[in-house]
Amino acid sequence: MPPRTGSSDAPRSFVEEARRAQIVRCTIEIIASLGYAQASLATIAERAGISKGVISYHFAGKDELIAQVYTSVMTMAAQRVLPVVEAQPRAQDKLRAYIEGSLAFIADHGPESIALLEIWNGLRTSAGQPVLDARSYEPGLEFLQAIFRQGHAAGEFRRFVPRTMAVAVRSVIDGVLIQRATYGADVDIAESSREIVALFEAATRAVRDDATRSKGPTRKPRAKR
Amino acid sequence: MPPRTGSSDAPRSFVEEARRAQIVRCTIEIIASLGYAQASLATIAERAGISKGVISYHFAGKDELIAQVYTSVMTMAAQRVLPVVEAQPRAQDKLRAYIEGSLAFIADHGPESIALLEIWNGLRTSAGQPVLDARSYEPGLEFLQAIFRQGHAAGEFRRFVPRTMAVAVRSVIDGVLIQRATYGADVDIAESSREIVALFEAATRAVRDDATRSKGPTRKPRAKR
Amino acid sequence: MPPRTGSSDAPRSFVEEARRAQIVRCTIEIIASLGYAQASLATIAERAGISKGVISYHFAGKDELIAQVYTSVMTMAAQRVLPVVEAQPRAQDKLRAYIEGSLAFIADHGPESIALLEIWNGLRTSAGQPVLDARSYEPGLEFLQAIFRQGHAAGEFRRFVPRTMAVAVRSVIDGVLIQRATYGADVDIAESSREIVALFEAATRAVRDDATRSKGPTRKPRAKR
Amino acid sequence: MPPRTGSSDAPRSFVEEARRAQIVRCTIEIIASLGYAQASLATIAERAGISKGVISYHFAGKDELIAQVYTSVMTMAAQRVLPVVEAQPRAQDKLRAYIEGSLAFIADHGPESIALLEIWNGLRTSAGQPVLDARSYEPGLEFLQAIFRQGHAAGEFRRFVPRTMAVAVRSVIDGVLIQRATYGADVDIAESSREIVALFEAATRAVRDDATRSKGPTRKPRAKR
DNA sequence: CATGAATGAGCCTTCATTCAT
DNA sequence: AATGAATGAAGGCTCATTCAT
Repeated sequence: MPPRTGSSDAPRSFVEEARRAQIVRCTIEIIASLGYAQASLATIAERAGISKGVISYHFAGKDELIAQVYTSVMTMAAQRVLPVVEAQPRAQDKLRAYIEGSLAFIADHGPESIALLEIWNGLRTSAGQPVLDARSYEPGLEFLQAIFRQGHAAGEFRRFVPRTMAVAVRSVIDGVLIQRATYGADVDIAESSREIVALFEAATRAVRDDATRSKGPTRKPRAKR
Repeated sequence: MPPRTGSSDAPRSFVEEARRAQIVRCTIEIIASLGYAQASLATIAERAGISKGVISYHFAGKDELIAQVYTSVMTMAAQRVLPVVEAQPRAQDKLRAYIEGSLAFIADHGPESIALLEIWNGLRTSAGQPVLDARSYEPGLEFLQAIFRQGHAAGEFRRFVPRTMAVAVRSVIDGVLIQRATYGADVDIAESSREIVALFEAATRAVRDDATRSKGPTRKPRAKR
Repeated sequence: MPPRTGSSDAPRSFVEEARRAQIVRCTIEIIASLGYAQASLATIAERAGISKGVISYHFAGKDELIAQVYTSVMTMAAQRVLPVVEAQPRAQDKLRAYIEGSLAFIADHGPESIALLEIWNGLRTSAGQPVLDARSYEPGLEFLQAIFRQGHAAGEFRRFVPRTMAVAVRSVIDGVLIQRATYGADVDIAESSREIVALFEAATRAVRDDATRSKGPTRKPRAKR
Repeated sequence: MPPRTGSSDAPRSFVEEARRAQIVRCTIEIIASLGYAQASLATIAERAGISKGVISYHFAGKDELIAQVYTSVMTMAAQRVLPVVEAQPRAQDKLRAYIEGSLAFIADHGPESIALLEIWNGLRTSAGQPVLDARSYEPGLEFLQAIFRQGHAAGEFRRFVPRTMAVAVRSVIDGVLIQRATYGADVDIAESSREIVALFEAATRAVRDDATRSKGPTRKPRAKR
């Protein structure tokens, strides 16, 4: 009797949960070190020291395994980042906490972060379309946009399109991750964190001096593309 | 006998050049629409309406085909962006030209841009390591860093780590590309371009008020990588 | 996950050993009946009544399969021939035992013998060079040369170049094998055995006339190869 | 209009004959250096500096090309060996001339000899059966058997089965060729020639002492094949 | 629960052959 | 007389999946 495939209602046994967790952990390591495309069930099973069939036994298929990895890492990241962010009252501080928290997570959980990126990049439907739920940064982007809206309402930020800024913040964080994945420990994440916090503070700060404001950047949308 | 495999000196015939171009074009389309992993020779051949063997006839192998796609798109992008950037004397204007040019290329050559990104993400050595020459943004990053160094020397920019800022600029541009790839025409690239230009103008502008300056972020400009 | 690819230490299961043996057996039959070049995995699998993938599952690749066939048959032949030869004290008798044993093996294990010959003839490196370890008869030739050297030392044999005589003996045995492969049961191996024993007895026997004898049998023992 | 494919009656033009000869020559070289299995039309055409299609134009197919190579080399060898052999009145001298001539041909026409061997070994019908006309040594064997029968009739030779001895002679000659193909110039063919002549002189010589004769090996000379 | 075994589709590549020019 | 171009079958191999035990 194959164990639950999504819809079943019986709770998973303790042993089974442990196995699933172990498999997920190995999958993360493999994806991080070899890349999504090389993460075959055979490779994962070998790394985990188990038979290939076990994976199929505990997961409906490779898709469910990858989804589990995705969910698992996303949850870890959210637990690491969200509480700290929401503890800040001011939007500017929330933004800083978001950046610092995200990069700290990358520093502390390199393989998990890289796996996430690989899944975003590699996961496709059978028709070739990116799997939206996984691919899109929607939850993260929405969260950032909320911060920006709060900051706009409070006058903490200069005027800008929240979504574009949200995309920018996420992209830069992911960019650091890619650097880290490519060059390893040569990339100083603490330094990057300080730099990027400064970058977005400067980029979002409401202009103090109204004189400067007159040539403010988002005033007259430049016609030229 | 597959025509030219590297060492031959004879020029390619007109017909062959046309076929190669056609195959490269179809490969770009396939990669852009289905992803790098799904871009098998069979799929490409089907899209091109030719037999699988034709690809092997015109290219030494899949590797050469992908390399050709990469080179071809990189060249297009460079020709679109570099001249405009270098025509600007001031670093601040160069940066704007770089962002505007890159995003304009994305707007005009969506499939090509996406294919490039997919190749960067997907190309691995057999050992699973990313292929550095392709994977790294090094040429682009170096170009941006040169702009930032010029701007620093001229006092146009506030102090920051050039490499981190370069990574940030490239990441944000790629982030817009991903949005475009995911949501298509719903993403207004012209607007994004204006926003991102403003973002980095604000992020790099030399601070007038020296008070802020005192806690200047970039202590030790570190060696690349 | 393909079971054991060289480095693993776990013993093979009974079932797996049986499958490997079955596949090796079918490979021998195919090579013997269709030739080395026609022995594709598809053909072998079809003959074995299994799917092509099974072979890849049990063997690292075609190379390992062929190597296994080679080793397996060589071992059989050696076990059949060597003990009988070494039981003989005199070189002349050793030679006869070698010829009789080799031809008896051919008579009893036709397909295996033919497969061996096909592998010797067909196995090439990718550059087209014969694979020496397999191609060369070196082990067998060395064994024969040792017999001849013993016979020379004991004065049992007339003077001749041991290596050339060794090549001759092996060649004639292989020649009978080819006849057998070509004409099947029409070739009377027992008769051939008697004839060839007589042939080489006459060819190697020390000349009665001791005058010739005085100048010792092996003038210039030439470097092997 | 494709040129003759076997049955046509029009004579071949001079140019066409030259092309065919050139292609045959290159095929011999390729087979000798890379082996039969690696001798693809592409390789041959490349070596010949012509387009692959030319071969198909001048030959009905690969089979006809190989057959042509075979015929061509066999003719060369026959012209080299047969006249010298037939000039000898005595069987013993004919045998020596045959061996010396054959080995001299090998020494002088290494590639051709190796190609012949490769074709014998590699050429199969589509059903996998060896192509008899090519594979069998029949013409050569028959020729040798005739010599032996003459020698038997004249009492020059001891009693033995002509066919077996013929197989032995051919096999040993081919064995030297294989050594030459494997080890190149390290193999001293002149020495081998002397040794092998001596070998078969000793092996075939009529026994002086009739006492030994009484247990003569060949009781019943059996029907060929 | 877990496994070893087997499958079949798909991948990239090579090759003899065909054909319009 | 020759060629460049294209084809389609087959080759070895990998992989997610299934299944009896």
